[in-house]
Order: sequence, then C-alpha cells, then structure tokens
Amino acid sequence: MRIATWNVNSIRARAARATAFLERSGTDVLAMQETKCTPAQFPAEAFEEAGYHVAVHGLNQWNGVAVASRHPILRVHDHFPGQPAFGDPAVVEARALGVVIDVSGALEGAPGSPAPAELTVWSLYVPNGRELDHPHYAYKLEWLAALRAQARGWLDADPAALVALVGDWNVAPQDQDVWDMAAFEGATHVSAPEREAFAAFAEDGWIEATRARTTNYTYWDYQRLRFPKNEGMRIDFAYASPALEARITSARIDRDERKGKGASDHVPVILDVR
DNA sequence: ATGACTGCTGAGAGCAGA
Repeated sequence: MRIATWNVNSIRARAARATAFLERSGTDVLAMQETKCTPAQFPAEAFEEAGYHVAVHGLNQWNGVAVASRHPILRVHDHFPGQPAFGDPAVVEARALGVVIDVSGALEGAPGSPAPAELTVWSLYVPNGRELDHPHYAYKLEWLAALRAQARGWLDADPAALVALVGDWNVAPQDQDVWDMAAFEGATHVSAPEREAFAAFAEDGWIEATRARTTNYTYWDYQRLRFPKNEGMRIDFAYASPALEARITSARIDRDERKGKGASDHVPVILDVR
C-alpha cells in the first residue's frame, strides 16, 4: 500500500489538485497539513467521490490537519496527550491528527504470523517558530519534546505496532537540506536545538524512512523564483516505527507537484509499504 | 529587470508561512 504526506497549504484552494494527486500516484492513505479550514469547510465530498474516507481537524483559518484513506478509519485523535498550547488565551492548535486505519488484507503477513490489522498515521504540522527569539520558537521546541515523549511511549507499549509520524516538521535536519546555509544565518529551521529535537526521535527507535531512499527538497518558497532556481528546503519527513520501517520498500518525493499554476509550496512525500 | 508569492479574512490591509 502507498502512504503519502503533503502540506497542501489550503485544501479549499487545492481540492482538485489533491484528488488528481491521489489518482495519479495511487496513494491509499494521504496525511495533509495546513488545510486552513474547519471541518464544515473541508471539501470532504471531493475525497469521498474519489473513494476515500476522511478524518479532519481544524479550528479556524490557520493550521489544520486531515487524513484521507481508502481503508476504513477505526479511531481518530485530534491531538496527542500533552500537546502544548499557544497564544492568549492558550489553545491546543490543530497540528496533530492521529488516525488508526483498518489495513487487514492490505499488508503481507510476517513469517509465522497473520497480516497486521491496524496502521496508525499521525499527520503532523510542527509549529514554524517564526524567529529564534520569538515565543513561537520556544513553543516549537516544547511541541517537539512533548511529541517525542508521547511517541516513545507508543513504541514502548507495542514494539510491533505499525506507526507513522509524518508531516511538515519545519526542521531542515542537515545542511544539505537547504540550498544555501548562509541564507539561513540566524534563522529558524536550521538551529541546533531544532535539529536536536528532530534527531531525538531516532534515539528512541524511530527511523526516518525517506532520507535513505530518496533525495530532493520538499518545499520551495513562492517568493523570489525559489522553485525555478531550485532553492528549496527538505522539511517534510516520515518517521516510522521499526515494524513499519521493515515493510517500507521505497520512498519518493513528487517534485512535479510543485509545477504549474495553483501549486502548494510543499510537495507530497510518498512511501510504499508491503 | 535595481523586480518578481499565496491564502485567509472581510471589504482593506494585515497576518502567517519558512
């Protein structure tokens, strides 16, 4: 089966592109970020007509996460336990959606055991951070640390679980993940604390599944001809539980989705799972 | 070419994005 993650930058502006992507790519489960709408505003019909179930979380015009799945959705979490709040008044924003999917019959059985019945996909939109001295940056680090603590518990509770932590991590973990490190002097996304917060997941056993399998940027700013000049960033990633990692056969970044009129500034990141 | 963004809200600029 095929799993993808994509920061769509408004699903209302991108619904036709999204369903076209699903059809073109053969994606079974799509995690979306920055849907920028409430559930009532979400174009669920477009996905349902294409044969997908949807789970949606959104509070207003900012953030927003969703999952579309060809397989039945069993359970939905609209935040993770301990997810930090932000703002005045502080609000737990729509940045994490955990969806448990019935994948019975869709994946291979391991030797001596039946095929797995459930896959959990978390669609994550990590806070941007804005500036290194902005409260949003501290919020970003808290958010990543809180997610790490929860996610470690998920692995401990069930080492055989198939879990994917996918989305827009808003961190460029390595220097080659931006086109020019000099352009990011003093900026967010490349700072040591952010990179350490991202790398910490690997210390707990999560495996970032795209790094070893594909190379490309996943984001190009709309401004200053960043895409024509290929001045991008690699900030969308997929951390897999060990049991899921063992089933991943390939990964791909759909750079072509950035082309043409009406593109999101991010492109889909795709995993094939057996 | 010393330039060159997009989406949302609400009706005009301002915020957010990274």
